Amino acid sequence: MENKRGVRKGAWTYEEDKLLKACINKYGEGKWHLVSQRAGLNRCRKSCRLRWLNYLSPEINRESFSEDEVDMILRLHKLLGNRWTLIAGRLPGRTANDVKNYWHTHLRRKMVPEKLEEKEEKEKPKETMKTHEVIKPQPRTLSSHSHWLNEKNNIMVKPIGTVSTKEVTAAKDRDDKETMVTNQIGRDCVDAMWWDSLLNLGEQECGEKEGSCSLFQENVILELPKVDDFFWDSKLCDIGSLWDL
DNA sequence: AACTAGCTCAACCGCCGGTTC
DNA sequence: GGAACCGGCGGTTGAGCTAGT
Repeated sequence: MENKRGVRKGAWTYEEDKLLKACINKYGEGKWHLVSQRAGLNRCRKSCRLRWLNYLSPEINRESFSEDEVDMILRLHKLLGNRWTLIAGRLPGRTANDVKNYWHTHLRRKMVPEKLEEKEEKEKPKETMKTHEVIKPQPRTLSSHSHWLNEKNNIMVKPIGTVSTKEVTAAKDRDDKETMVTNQIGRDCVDAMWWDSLLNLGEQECGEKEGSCSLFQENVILELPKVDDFFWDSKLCDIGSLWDL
């Protein structure tokens, strides 16, 4: 099967696989736009990349998912949603496509009854509104030894909400290192707080004293960080904590 | 044996963010 | 600044397989 441009589509043949493997072994991964040319394949860059990453790569584990892996997928999906590459990243030998397929064929159905229960719960007539205690965190300061801080400066961290993008841009323009550094450290610190708080949720009773696990400070809006920027950083991620989620 | 429905998973598609020019 | 290109991602599709009737 070929498309309008004469590029082959559809299932890969044994011969094509052999050519692709030989090419990757010779030149390494990457430069996918060159792969079809180098390998003598009439396939588009995406097709080559996908075939390698999802099927031909020697790192791929093709055995069925173990109980531990399934449990990990469920927990990570709860945490990350449909971010299959991130989930697959914690499962050695598993590709995002594998995880996604497994989720859709096996696990989604498991989750649906739970969702229905949630829905039914929501549709129940509401009891009288109770006031909820808003948990306010204690400001956290870092010691001068903290790796979150510049080794030379013991800077009191500003939450990033207090340093606007404009300020940072202006700081960059005038080469104001302190503001720039403060902003970055603020981000790093908030990253740490966010993750720390998330992991602690399972251990701490949220009803305990103020400040135990919230992400918000009074009058200051903290921007939640992007998970993938720091999530897998070994400094932050004690994977064992996931079991407490 | 023949047909059908459901399942699995490889592959495609469209979109996005980053980089280069 | 923006167009072109690239790598990468998540959603979706459909061919092939299997189990049930």
